[in-house]
Amino acid sequence: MGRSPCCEKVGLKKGPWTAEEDQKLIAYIEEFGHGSWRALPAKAGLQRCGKSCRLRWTNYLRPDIKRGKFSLQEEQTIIQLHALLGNRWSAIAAQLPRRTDNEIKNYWNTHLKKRLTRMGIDPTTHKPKQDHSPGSSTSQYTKDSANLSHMAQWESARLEAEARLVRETNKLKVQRQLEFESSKPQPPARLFLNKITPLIQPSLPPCLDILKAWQSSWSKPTTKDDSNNNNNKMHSMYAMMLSNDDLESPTSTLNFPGTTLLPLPLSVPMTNNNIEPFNQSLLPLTNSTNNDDDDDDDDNEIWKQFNLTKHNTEGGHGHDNNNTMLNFQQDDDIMAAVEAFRASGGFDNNINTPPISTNVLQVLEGGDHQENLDGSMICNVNLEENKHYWNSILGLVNESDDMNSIL
DNA sequence: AATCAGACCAACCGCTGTCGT
DNA sequence: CACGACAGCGGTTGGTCTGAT
Repeated sequence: MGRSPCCEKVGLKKGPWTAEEDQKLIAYIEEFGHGSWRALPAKAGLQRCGKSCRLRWTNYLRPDIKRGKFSLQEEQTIIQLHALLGNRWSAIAAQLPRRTDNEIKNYWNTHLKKRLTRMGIDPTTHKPKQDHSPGSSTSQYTKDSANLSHMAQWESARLEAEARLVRETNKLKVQRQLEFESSKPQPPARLFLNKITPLIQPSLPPCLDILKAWQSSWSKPTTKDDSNNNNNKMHSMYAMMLSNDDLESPTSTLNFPGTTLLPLPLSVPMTNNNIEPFNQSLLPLTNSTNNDDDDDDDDNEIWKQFNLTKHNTEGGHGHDNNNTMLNFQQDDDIMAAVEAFRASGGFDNNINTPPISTNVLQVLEGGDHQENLDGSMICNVNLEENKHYWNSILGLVNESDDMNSIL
């Protein structure tokens, strides 16, 4: 259908905003709210189109925006989510409090993408670049993995649609659940960040439903006997990449011998010094950085409980501990989506990690270790990494769930 | 000091999805 | 159902900054 321009272009200013224009926009929105963006410029005395005003406000002037350098944790989050979601910047931004999609997109294009490329990783597929010649021993694998990855994208999109549909039908049920949640004592300071950024987390992004559902479909329990399960070196790849010398973060020169991420934001007690729990969850373990809550026993116990819980179709809280704040509750709609996904065939049940992991693994030199660029060795403990990798992703998802539960 | 190239990022463009009529 | 208005999203552009020569 034909479409009229968003606004009358003639006579409207374009280009960089002046301080005066900013002040006008801020003053108007603070007093009246933005209301209709189309009508705002005239009311605010600005010679701009509404779209321009909206962009200026959402990407720059909004008071809850965090500017400046991205932390290592933020970088990791972006990369991990990009591996799963692709260029869905708004969905990625939803998991990075106070960052805008535009900023993340710019940062990806100017920093992370290049860094991945330098590391020999295709920033689009998150797979190592390799020989694609017909005679290449990896060509068939590449073809298969590409197909699998493609299928995963389609399945992801379809699953998202299903989850959305189920969510609609369960709206009343969810409402009751939220009311029940709100009647319970509120967890402590872990929610601090939510309170200061209510506007940027209005709802759980559908894509995260998919992550959760997807993870459920992949992560049936594994055993340490799965020595052939070589599916989890992606995590090491990213750890290797993030530990590259040119990393801009202050921690860039650190190596991550175990390439282990703290398991769960859920296992990180919230304190006044820890206002970004999910970021904390992605901190790499180093010799100089340790966390008392991160010993293997706790980790294993959490993972064990998670597996027990996620196979319980009734959901429920796996932990009711104020320190761990472990919320294992699976939204009913997600579980329904998972069931629908599985019923429709889903992925091969014999595969217990996502394509993005399997893709990387088989092209890396075999064995349980790989060499870092600086010669240090990265230990690939498959089971543990699988666990940690998905824990970090799930941590984001659960974090988002919790945010929604208090809004 | 001047010039140039590359990096950075705010802003724009055009498309899509949603909602109201 | 068709249509228009609008908000949101992702890709792209172009102005500015910065460092190298």
